[in-house]
Amino acid sequence: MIFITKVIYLLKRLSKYRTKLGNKKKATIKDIANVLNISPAAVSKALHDDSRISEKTKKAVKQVAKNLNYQPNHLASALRKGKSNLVGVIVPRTNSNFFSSVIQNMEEVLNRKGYNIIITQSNESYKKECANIDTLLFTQVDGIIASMANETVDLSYYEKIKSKGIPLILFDRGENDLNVDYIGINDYESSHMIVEHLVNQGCKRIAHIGGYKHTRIYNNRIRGYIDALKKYHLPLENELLIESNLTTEDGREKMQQLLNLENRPDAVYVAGDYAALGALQVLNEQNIKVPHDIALVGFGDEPFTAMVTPTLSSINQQSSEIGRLAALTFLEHAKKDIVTQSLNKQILDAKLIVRESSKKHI
Amino acid sequence: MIFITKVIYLLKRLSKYRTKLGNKKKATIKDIANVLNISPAAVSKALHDDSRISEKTKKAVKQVAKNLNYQPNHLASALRKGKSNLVGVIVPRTNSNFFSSVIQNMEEVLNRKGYNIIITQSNESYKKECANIDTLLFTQVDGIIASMANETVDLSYYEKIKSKGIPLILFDRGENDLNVDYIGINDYESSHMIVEHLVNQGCKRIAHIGGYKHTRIYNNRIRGYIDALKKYHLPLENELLIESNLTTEDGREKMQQLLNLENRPDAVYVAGDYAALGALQVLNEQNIKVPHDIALVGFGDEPFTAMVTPTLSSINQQSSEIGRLAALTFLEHAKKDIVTQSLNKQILDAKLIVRESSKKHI
DNA sequence: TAGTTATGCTTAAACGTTTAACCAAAAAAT
DNA sequence: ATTTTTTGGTTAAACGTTTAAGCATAACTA
Repeated sequence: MIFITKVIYLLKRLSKYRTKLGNKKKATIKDIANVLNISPAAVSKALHDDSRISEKTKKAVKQVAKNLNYQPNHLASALRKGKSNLVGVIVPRTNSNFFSSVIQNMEEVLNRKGYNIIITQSNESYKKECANIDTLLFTQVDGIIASMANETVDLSYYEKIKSKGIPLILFDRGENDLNVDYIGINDYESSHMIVEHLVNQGCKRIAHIGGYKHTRIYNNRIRGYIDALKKYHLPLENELLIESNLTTEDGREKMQQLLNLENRPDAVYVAGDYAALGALQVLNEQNIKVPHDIALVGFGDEPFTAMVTPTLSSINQQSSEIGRLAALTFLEHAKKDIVTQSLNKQILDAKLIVRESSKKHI
Repeated sequence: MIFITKVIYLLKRLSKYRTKLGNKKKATIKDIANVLNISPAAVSKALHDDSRISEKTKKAVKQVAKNLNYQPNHLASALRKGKSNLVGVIVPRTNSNFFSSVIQNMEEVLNRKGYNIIITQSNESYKKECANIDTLLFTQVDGIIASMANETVDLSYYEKIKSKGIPLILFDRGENDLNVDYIGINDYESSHMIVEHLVNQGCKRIAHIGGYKHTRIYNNRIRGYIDALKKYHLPLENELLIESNLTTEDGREKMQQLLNLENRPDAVYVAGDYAALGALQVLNEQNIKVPHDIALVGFGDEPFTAMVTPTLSSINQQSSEIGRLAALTFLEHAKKDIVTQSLNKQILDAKLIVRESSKKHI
């Protein structure tokens, strides 16, 4: 009898609360506490399955929470706990398959551990990148995972992240000098694979449209290209090694530059797929047979490489694995409460995907 | 003299604070207050240029803030003010040029007004979409801008957003029933433009590989296609109207289905570029001349449409404008403190970009 | 000169959680 | 029967801001 009156009493309190809230204000831990006549602290503990709270109370709390449509206020708990459970991501752009795939896999791993990600794009602009860093720091992210813009040479803004004491993890476009964790592929070896493949196809004059030398990954690709040429006793000529921003447009220009040479190359290795596409367009337009007259290899394995005519050989960069590892690396840092940056490099092996554009004999 | 001692005194306090903080803990408003011997409230007001604070104090506060490398704690202010200055974005995927361009423009407008955006991807999955909504609500976003997954038919989760009292704005893939703001293009008219263009090229049997009928935009494209056929007295045959999920793979399949017909079409209008690409691949593989034997038109004006052979005619969806308008619409809602959802549709005119795949006579 | 107003702050409470420290009552141990 | 331990909580402070309300002091007004 007493039990029943109590239940009725509680139901009354509850419905009173519900009408009072009237879908207007969000229910808080305090509201739940009031309904059950216990302290907010007890509610908080109950919701977190604290061992010092009885099963009965936990059940009741969860029931009332559901009824009041309670949603924890993330801001409050983040403020109190000193962490936001947000991870900031900076990429040059999202509309490349590589970056969007990296992000997707990162998100998957991080979501599972209760983290959300804030994605920002630098559009390859250093200024935008700095703004993004400010934005992310302002939002109190618990860490930042980034791939640097092409333009970026000044690292002071990244030092700012480090000095804030939150983990910074770089992928793809990174910098040794920053002394932080890095996940990427073996660019130097990839160049070797490409040159070796082209040599096997019978190519003798291999050109390279590379990225900016000041960017580590492109520098490594260039070094790989040079060393591989040496290895196969091929001529290393200045006119065959061109620096580019690797956009489609610039790919066109640099290809034209190669075609204007007295002594044309019989193969071109382009350090990015978009630029390789530009190169291919120029070759197609001028009826230069690919791969017969000039073989072509790109870098990145963007989906369109399998769509163009002829299909474009390229390097697969293991985007999913990079995303997964970057996320796991962050989680490692997040586990320990003392932030210790370490130059821990995780270098993955890339795969050469041979397609029509470089298959001389079938 | 007194002035100088005071300055020295302050400098001492400051340096004491700096070493105390020692790059360890972040400086707060309270630290600044302590250095200057004023109240935290005064500091807060000074930083916000409150008129009740003297210029002298403001200057001093800002100077000390800079020296201590003070960064406002966004979580605290968000908690206090009851708003996070975060806008949630849900898109089916980011690696399509359309969505990434929408996002980029949205971001630009919102950043200028002090908002940051959290991007989430549904991967066309209803379940992921629901999880994303929960995530965003949990993160206390001030509003959500979304484009729905293909799978989504149940709108209860979106109702959940509305019931939370934060603005919801849909773009591209929206739903009338939700009764919220919507920004998109005129799909019905776009179909008309395409059919008209194909008729002008002399096509007589025009097929349509469309999206799911239950999605409003695809339904509109289908209706536009049907009505345009009527207008030009062309045969409307069931076998020429196919429903698809519009992936590249499905585009291949559905194209093959059309090729298997007794009476093949002489033009195919595909409601999405990726599916159109699949269709093109099948046609190229079987040496069916495009546009001579079969003309082809896609939808979306993805960059690759200008890369493939032959280049693909398509509809430009005004991504930048959509992003801009979605952001502005959110800001409109954010201005007024009372949230009032309205079915305010902003429909933009799309542009048909004619390329090789549908140019029969040049 | 008294009264009013403007200036430039301070005080204190609030936002919603979390958590260390404490405590009463019940259960177990001696 | 007394002490100890366990159970199931409570209290109060804290996280870093913002803001309404209050209050001296200075400056103007009549």
